[in-house]
This record gives sequence, structure tokens and C-alpha cells, in this order.
Amino acid sequence: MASIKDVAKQANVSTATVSHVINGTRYVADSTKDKVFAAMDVLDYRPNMVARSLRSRKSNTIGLLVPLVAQDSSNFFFMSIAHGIEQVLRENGYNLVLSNSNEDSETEQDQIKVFNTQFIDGLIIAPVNGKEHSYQDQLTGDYPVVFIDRRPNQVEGDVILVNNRQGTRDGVQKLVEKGHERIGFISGTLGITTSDERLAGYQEGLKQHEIPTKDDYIKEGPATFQCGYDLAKELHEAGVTALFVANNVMTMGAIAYLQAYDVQIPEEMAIIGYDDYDWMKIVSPPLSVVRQPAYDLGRVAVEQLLKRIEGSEEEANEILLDSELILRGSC
Amino acid sequence: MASIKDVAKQANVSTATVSHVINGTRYVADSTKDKVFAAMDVLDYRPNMVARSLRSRKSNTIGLLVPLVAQDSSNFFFMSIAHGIEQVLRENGYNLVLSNSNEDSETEQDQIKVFNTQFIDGLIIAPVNGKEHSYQDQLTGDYPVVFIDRRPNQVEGDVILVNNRQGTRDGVQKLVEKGHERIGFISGTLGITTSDERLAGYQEGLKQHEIPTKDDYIKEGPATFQCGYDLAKELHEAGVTALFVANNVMTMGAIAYLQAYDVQIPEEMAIIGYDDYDWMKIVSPPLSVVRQPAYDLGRVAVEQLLKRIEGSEEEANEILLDSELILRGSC
DNA sequence: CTGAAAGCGCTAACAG
DNA sequence: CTGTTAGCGCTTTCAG
Repeated sequence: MASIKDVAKQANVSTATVSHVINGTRYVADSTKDKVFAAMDVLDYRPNMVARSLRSRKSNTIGLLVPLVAQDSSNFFFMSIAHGIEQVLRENGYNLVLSNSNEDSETEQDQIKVFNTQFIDGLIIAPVNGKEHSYQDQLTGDYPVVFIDRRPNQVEGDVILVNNRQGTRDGVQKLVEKGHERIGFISGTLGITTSDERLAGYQEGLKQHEIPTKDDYIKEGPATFQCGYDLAKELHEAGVTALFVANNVMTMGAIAYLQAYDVQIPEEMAIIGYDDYDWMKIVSPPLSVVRQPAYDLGRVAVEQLLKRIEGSEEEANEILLDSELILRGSC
Repeated sequence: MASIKDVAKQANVSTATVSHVINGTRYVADSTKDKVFAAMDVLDYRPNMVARSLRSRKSNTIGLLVPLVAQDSSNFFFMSIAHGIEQVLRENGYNLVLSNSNEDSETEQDQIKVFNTQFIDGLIIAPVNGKEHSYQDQLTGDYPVVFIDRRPNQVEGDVILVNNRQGTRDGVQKLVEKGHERIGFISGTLGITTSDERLAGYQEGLKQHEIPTKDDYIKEGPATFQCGYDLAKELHEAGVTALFVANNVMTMGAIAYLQAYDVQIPEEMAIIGYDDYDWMKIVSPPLSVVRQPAYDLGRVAVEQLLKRIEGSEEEANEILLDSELILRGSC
């Protein structure tokens, strides 16, 4: 691999000149530039990013840490976010290093450590659920951090979230408008911010129509297919006429139950699910859902991060992105 | 950030000693070791990986380049592969840098260039479909490369593939065993290796039962929901009694058609799809599918790569992993 | 058993 | 308009 020294020699200039030609960091006569470019061409020179990073303490790389779980459809959501991030990054000449916390707190800490020893210019984290370690202590690298999707406790910093409350409220209100009063709510384990906010949205939606909330109509459990199935059964037997399911895995389970027991949708049971995937069009009837703006979430997050990298000192931002209610046949 | 120099000073030893303590590269007296560890502790020292890479030309990082498309369910497949890769890498103290070619040839080339200027110790590529640039010319970094999922033309090198032919053949044979003779085949655009091999498997499956293949029963098109829908319609009208759909997106489309036209599954039309996702359990009846061993593919690929990194000179390997036929209610 | 010192490839003062 | 050179943090040879 040719180095900057080789290029300098070949072009009969100093390494400083070559460096400045590459980076456009000071004026270089056109004739000199030409010589340098020619030399770079001949030698097939590619700057060594590692050396550059070491010297300039800047890598033009940002890290993304997401909690993927194998075979979990939430992956779509995070991949969509990653896609938005990548897009913006590419426009700005940055690269992305993607890392996976496996929805596991320890792994997350390990990965943060890895990032701390690498040179990254910034980090975007979708925190793992549950037991929280102290991000403040971990994030000792001197790069800015933006949190997405879930609000970490006791951290001041930029946070970009989906407005879970609004999304759920809109869905529930639609159900009420359709004449439902006994509306069941199925949620993944409560205690994590997204679930809690969706529950709050559910309660808010009912409240605005002055429908009292009934604890029996609120069911929570691990976000699995089976649990969605079981809770749908419980709610059906409890006599609800509509279901709001706060995540897509449990939505699948709920639908499986309704189909297994021949419960007509939407006549006997209306249902609104969460997240929009292709398969929701092929269940019959097609499913109405709350769609989260994942791609935009990614874009907004990097934009905020890039502002910080460029030195913005404005105080910590919390940005909420609205969800969209997509009506199909299931309610 | 404390550097190795700071640690050396604090511990009253040379930087060489600190380095050797960290890396275990030569004998150091226990008493000295203790001093060094204490110093590292006090200063919260973390080695700078960039400097290490620059000096030792080794980054303990490997790259993964996959063709993700937003909202495409093939993402699952690649994420599953990534998961397998990560797992093995972590066991071996390596890190993963994931990059996305967006199923676009130019982006792929750009990303390879990025990898060439970074220090990676090895690269795993799932080549984009269609127009192929010459990998030989691009891959000028001096790291080993392993290709996965799709066989690149004119490249000698390690390739880890799913046995598409066997997977499809097994499915088709099952259909024949169930008494079907008019079996339709729906495929994504032909000309890419995976599609072609699946077609070959289809033909092979029929041949083994001495059923003549009929061109009218073989349909191809872009791997979209709509196209799956349309081609299922054509085949249904052509009088086939069973459908083998060679990818999951078109499988969704095909099912949507069958449902829309009230074609009973499997009585009027049996169907086997590709790839195993949760939603396949909730369509009625649950879908029989060919499951690809994605996770294992990832593991096998890194294992091969790590062997190369450690200097293995054995000749290029081509490994085929068998798919698994999962029978549910749709055939 | 340990230290001194060169140097990986690059950037950026400083000096003309 | 361009060159000289120190040094980023680390590994590793050579020397003791």
C-alpha cells in the first residue's frame, strides 16, 4: 500500500503538500495539485484512515447500538432506523458502525466499552429494556451521544422518541368512534418506557370520551406470540369487543387466537395492531395499525448528533415524532 | 484519556513493559505486573485501538457487507446471519462492522472502498444481485474475503451458500408425494444464482418423479408482493393444483391472491413458501416452508474467515448448507 | 527480567 | 506558495 510519503516523493513535493491537496486545507498551486493527483493515480494511493484518525482524533465514523433479538420482528423497526441514519450519514461523508446489544444489559455495556476504545465521533443508542446501568459512567468517551426510541433514566442528553402516547390514543379513539366501549389493551411487559406510554395513551383515549378504564381490560405479559394469543383469549372471554395490541408480535398471537376460535373480525372483535409490515395486508381482513416513523427517527437522530459533533452547545433536546394511524379492514 | 506513557510513568516502568503486560507478549515479573495493573486502574487506562491498529496492522475487526433493502423481509435472513457471525466473533475477541450495500452495485463498491481504507482483518460479503462489477479489482485490501449466500462470478475464494437446489427439490418432491402433478413455480427474477438454483431444484424434483416440466407452470418476475399476487393468479388460471413460491415476499402475494379469490388451501391449491417467519403461522392454514439455515451460515462463514486470518492456505472452499422443509397445513 | 527508541501514516504548527 | 518536522499512542527490535 502506497503511503503519503511515496506520493510526495513521486510528485516531488512534501508530504504536507500532499496532505493539503487531499484535504483542501490550504492553497496549493494548480500545477502542483496536478502533479500530486497524477502521483496518487500512478500509485493507486488511498489515505490510511487509521493513521488519519490517530493524528486528527476524528474518524468520520459514528456508532449505532441497537437491541436486536434474533427472529424478532422489532428488528424491522431498528433496521429502518439504521437505514435513515445511513442515508444522512452518507450525505455528510460519515460512516456507520453498527453494533448489537442483543437486548442484553451486559452486552450493551461491553459494546459501549468497545466504542470507547475505538475512535468514533458520535454514538446513537437505543437503550436495552429493563435493568439499567448508569450510562453516565459508561459513556466516558468524549463524543456526543443521542438516545433513541427509549428514554434512559437519569441521563440528560438528546433523546429522540416516537410519540407512543399519541399513537395509541389515536387508535383507541378511533375504536371508540366506531362505537366500542369495552376495549381491551394488550401490552408487552410494563415498566419500560414505550409500554408505559402506550398504556397511558390508551387510558387517555378512553378518558377523552369519558369511558371509565377497567383494570380487567388491561393485560400485560412478555411480548411473545403465545402470550398475545393467551391474553386475547382472556379478553375475549371477558367480553371486550375491540382489542388494541401494543406491539406486533403479540398482535400476531392475538390474531391467531381470533382465527382459531372463529371470532369474526371486525364484527365480533375489532382490532388495531402496532407497526406496519407487509404481512398485515394478507391476514383477513387486512389489519389496521399504528405505524411508527422509524426511518425519520433515524434521520432526526443523526441530524441532532451531527449538530453536536459540530460543536452545538444548545441544551439537551427531547424530540417526539408522531405515529400514524393506518386504517384497513380490522376495525 | 490516559495513554500508555502515563501508565508507564505512574508505575515507574517503561512503556514496553506496560505493553507487554497488556498483551502478555513476554515475561514480566509478578511484582512489576502488579504495579502496572495498579497504575492502569488508577488512571482508568484503556488502550487506544486506533494506535494499536496503526502500529500492528491488525484491528481485530471484521467487516460484513449485506444487501439490505428497507422494509424487505429478506432483512431477517441477513440479520440472522449477522447474529451468527457476531456470536462467533465475540467468542474470539473480534468486533463486527456492519455495512449495507442497499442491494445496489455502486453502493457496494463504495462500501468496499471504505473497508479498504479502514483496517479490517477480514470481510464477509453477501454480493448484490444483478450487474456485477469485478470483485477481484475492488478487493485490493490485503485481508481475506468470504462470500456468502450468492456465488459471485469469476472470483475464486471461499463461498458459503445455502443449498437452494436441495431445499426446493425437497419441497417439490413433497408436493408430488401428496399427489400433485401440475405444480406451479413462482420465482423472483431469474439470472441471479439463488433464483436459478431454486428453479433447478424444482426441475430436478419433478424429473425424479418423471413428471415433465411445463414452461407455462414456471413464472418469474420482480420479487414483490404484487408480482407474487399476479403470478399466482396466472398459475391458478392455468390449472395448477400446487404452488412452490421461491421467496417469502412473493409467497405473501400469492397467499393474498388465494384468499381474495377464495381458493381453498390446500384442497384447491397446495402451497409451499420460502423462509420461516412468525407470520407464517397465523395465515390460515399455517404455511409449510423451506427454512434456510441463516444463523449457521453466519457461523460457518466467520469460522472460515478466521481460519484465513490465521493464515490458512488451503484452497478455496465452497460450502453448501442444507435447508429444512417445515410442514404445516398448507400442503 | 527490563528499557530505549524507532517508526506505523498522517496532520498541522511553524518557518520561510 | 511550499517544506520541515514533531508527535498522535502504540508495538517491537535491539540491547543489556
